[in-house]
Amino acid sequence: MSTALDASFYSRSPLIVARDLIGKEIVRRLDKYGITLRGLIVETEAYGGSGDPASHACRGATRRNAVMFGEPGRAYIYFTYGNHFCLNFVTGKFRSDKAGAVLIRALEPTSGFEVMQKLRQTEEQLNLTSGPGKLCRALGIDLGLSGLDVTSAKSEIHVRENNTWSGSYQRSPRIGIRKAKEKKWRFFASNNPYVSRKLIYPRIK
DNA sequence: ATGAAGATGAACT
DNA sequence: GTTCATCTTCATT
Repeated sequence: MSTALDASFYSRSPLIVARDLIGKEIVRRLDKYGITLRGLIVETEAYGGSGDPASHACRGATRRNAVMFGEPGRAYIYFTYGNHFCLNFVTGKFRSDKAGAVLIRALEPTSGFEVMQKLRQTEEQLNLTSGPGKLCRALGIDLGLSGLDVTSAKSEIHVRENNTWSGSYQRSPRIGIRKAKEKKWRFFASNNPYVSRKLIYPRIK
């Protein structure tokens, strides 16, 4: 029996998957350090396809976003702002869209602190994984892992059920986008210090 | 060939 | 609160 969330979990609307991932445990096996890093997912965002102007997939498939148009349960990883990687899981589709994914925006670290501190070059617990770029660096995630099947516990990245989670979640507009700011497609754990922004409603200009 | 924007983070004032 | 380093990807010329 496998403990990893499987394809049936990911093969739903990105909105449902984004909500249901809150409180789950992400597992990152790092063979290079002979250690496994773990953290609870405390912040996510849902992205669609042609119907979502904020999504990388809004203008159809390109080489960069091709994974988003493929099978649910794969990792979609991209590089941005000249510095950072961001981790997504490919999901099923929202309405008539042909692509969907959930961005992992923040984690609450639960094991592997020392390696995360080394990779992030900071000791500060709250600063280790409290952002999409930060958590990729803390978990040693880069473009080489894009397209990885995450539906097996054998995978070096996968997500597990967490029956000890008893928290609630809130919703807000997504962070850092220019378009579709009205959609409340960001989900985050209530009162959790590891979420990337403290405001429920980010400033709208 | 070229340019602009970007699902960020860090360092500022 | 603000600025800006950094560079890939894609759309346009």
